Amino acid sequence: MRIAELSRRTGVPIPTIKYYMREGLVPPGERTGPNQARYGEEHVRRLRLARALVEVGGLPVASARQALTLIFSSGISEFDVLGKAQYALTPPREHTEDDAWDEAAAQVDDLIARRGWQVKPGNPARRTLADALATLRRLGQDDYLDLLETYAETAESLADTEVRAISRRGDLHAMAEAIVIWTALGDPVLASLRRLAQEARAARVLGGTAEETA
Amino acid sequence: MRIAELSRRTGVPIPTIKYYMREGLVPPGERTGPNQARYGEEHVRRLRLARALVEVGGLPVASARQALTLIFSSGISEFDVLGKAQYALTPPREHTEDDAWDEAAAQVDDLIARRGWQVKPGNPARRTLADALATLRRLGQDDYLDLLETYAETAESLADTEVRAISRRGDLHAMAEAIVIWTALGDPVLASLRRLAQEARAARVLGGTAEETA
DNA sequence: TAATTATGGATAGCGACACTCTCTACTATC
DNA sequence: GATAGTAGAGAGTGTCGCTATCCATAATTA
Repeated sequence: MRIAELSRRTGVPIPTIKYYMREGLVPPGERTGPNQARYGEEHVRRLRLARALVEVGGLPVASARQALTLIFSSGISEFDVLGKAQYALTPPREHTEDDAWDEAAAQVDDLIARRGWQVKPGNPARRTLADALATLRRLGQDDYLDLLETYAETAESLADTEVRAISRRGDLHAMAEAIVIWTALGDPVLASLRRLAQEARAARVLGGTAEETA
Repeated sequence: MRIAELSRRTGVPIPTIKYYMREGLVPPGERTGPNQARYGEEHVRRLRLARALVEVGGLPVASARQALTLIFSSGISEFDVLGKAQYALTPPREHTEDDAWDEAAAQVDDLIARRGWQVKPGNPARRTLADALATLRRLGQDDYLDLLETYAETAESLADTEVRAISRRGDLHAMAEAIVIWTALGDPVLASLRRLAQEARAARVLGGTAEETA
């Protein structure tokens, strides 16, 4: 298949495909001449995946490349595919380390220990969480921090279901792909569901009706 | 207080404060001369909040403005503050309506009906969710869509806790503020916790150890 | 009081990012 | 043989979130 068909089948414009190839999200095609190359089904899948991570998952192109490289590389072990996926899918943030941040970081460590979670010290989610909790402190929302326990419990049961579902896939490659997809797209899914559930719950508790169109 | 102190107390650089004022995230100070103005505690709070929404919550400046305007406007009723907050906090996305999208939208409607949720037809989370589910379909991950039930259940219990916690705040203004903060910052908190829990669970199920530093 | 520094407001510029356009030397197809 | 498509590379574009500069004026300091 040539680039026009690749574009047609994925819905990605040709210039964008070329850009993604330059950025390494998609490998070059198999060369058949000075200005000719052939693309296969793997290109289609990989391009679709790239698009999903960037558009729906909201990942920076560089992070998407890392994740795609991970999936389509041979020689990964199932023991570190998840960790590596999380590294790739958590774009770096810069933060301010002040008192509130130190307290928040301690709170994160405490939570992880209390739940008996085994988490590598380098997991970037630690830092992201500490950032968010520190911000909540600075905004004077620390009286709500007991909600954190509920959040953690929720996350735990969710992760349990997810990991079990993923580990049922025998093929390591399919597993890696599913991990990346569900880690990246699970966030917006969960966020949307939370908003929908919030509105439904609020309608009940606060007595609002669902008729108003805001 | 003048702008230098405002900057010092919030940690936001003066040029950025000026930019935020231009963009309407923070109102102008009380004028006392041709080139003098006075700022108060509300400016401090509002600026801190703006910073949190943009930096940690990752909101576009325009969305943050909407949310802040909502919080600091008088004359909101508790019946629609949540709806309006959700509108403000869900940045618009463009999407492709194809077969997969139609199916996904139907799936969303079905889920909402099945759960007995009362959700306004215009809630932007409906569309975001349909987008994500359609993408999962296009990626051939629809065999995992039964996970959606778990996600929904999770979201429901979470929303329940959140709405009860928020409604305990008597003051309407404090309620509106808490809703905006927790809607925006809850997403990264939840996402981080999910990643941490995933790693912990994966270590157990897949037998990996937590010693490797990836 | 004179020099320095700060202020509010407006306009312009900057760097990152994700494309998008253009060009060239070819190749395929009608 | 004319037209359209192709790979690859470089430059250009639009948006976003700041950041720098400038000006007239006000406050602070020597």
